[in-house]
Amino acid sequence: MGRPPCCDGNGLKKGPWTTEEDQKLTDYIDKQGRGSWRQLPKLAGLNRCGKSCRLRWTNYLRPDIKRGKFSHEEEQTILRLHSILGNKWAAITKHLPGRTDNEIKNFWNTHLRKKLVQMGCDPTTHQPRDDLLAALPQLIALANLGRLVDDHTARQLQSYAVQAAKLDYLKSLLQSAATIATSPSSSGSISTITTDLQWMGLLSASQSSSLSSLPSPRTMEGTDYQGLVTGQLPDIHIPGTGSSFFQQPITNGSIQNLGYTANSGDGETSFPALPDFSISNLVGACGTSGGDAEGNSSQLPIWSDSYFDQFMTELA
DNA sequence: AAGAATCCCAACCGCAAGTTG
DNA sequence: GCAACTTGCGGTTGGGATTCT
Repeated sequence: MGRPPCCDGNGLKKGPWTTEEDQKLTDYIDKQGRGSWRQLPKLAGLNRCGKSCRLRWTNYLRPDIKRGKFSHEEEQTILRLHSILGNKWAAITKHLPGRTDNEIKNFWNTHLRKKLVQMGCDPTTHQPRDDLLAALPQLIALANLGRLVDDHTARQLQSYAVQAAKLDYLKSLLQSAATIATSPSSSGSISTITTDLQWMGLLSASQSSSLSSLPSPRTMEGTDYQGLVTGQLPDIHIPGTGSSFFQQPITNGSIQNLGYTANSGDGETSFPALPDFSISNLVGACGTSGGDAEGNSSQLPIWSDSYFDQFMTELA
């Protein structure tokens, strides 16, 4: 059964608030303070339920509410906090003075969620979509078996597979790092990860030390997420090339230590250059959209729908 | 120009936790 | 300890505004 809705059957008004109602509510709270929301409508002369008054006040009339578009910084903060807290809008709101949970929730549902999806990330986990990675070996096997594609396309597929393997491997390294970071007993193991990355030529010594200073589990346990919110992992770039790891061209030879073999045969392949893809993008939340507030993002189209579409088009 | 489709956000609903008597 | 009441939270919806065809 449960308690009946507070506005039902009382002849109380619902729906959009008029300016007179807003004025009555504001005047009353200015003079008397908030007090009991239950009693407030009667005392303020409003034909509304207390709940409706509370929502109107907290989401719209409160004097300290910041109006207008979300700044790029606010957007970044929401993305990072959401990757940590999930849909805990009230908790996220505490880090954005002047914004309401309703406003942040709406902004997430109408903008940021779509943005993550477009970036090829799962909006719940903020991780790159595994389904696309998982499908690649089958696609490649299909292409090789059926001889449905020409050599050029086959090489492209192999190249994609290597890229996928790299991403997969890097992801596993990062997951290891994350596990270590949250396990107080394994503090020494982070060096193994950084050594591995260095061995792959992905991390300079200075970047290694930066990686080693990831937020400690103790910081995570407390209420202060600031270290993580503002923290930035180092970008991974190929030394001396000016390009990132995932832009590294696939050339002659094979890469077997990654679990895939890619023989590109006659030199450099011509698959579409993958965009800049840094470790900070991957960890910070597939989570951290680059680009500007207008949505001119510069990040992570890797495995995005359009990228996958292009891939499938070429396969076809 | 007009109708359809989509976007956006204020407001609602129901549940759960906290408080009070 | 318990029931009634209050408040806060997160998910969802309705409808106006905007964009597309």
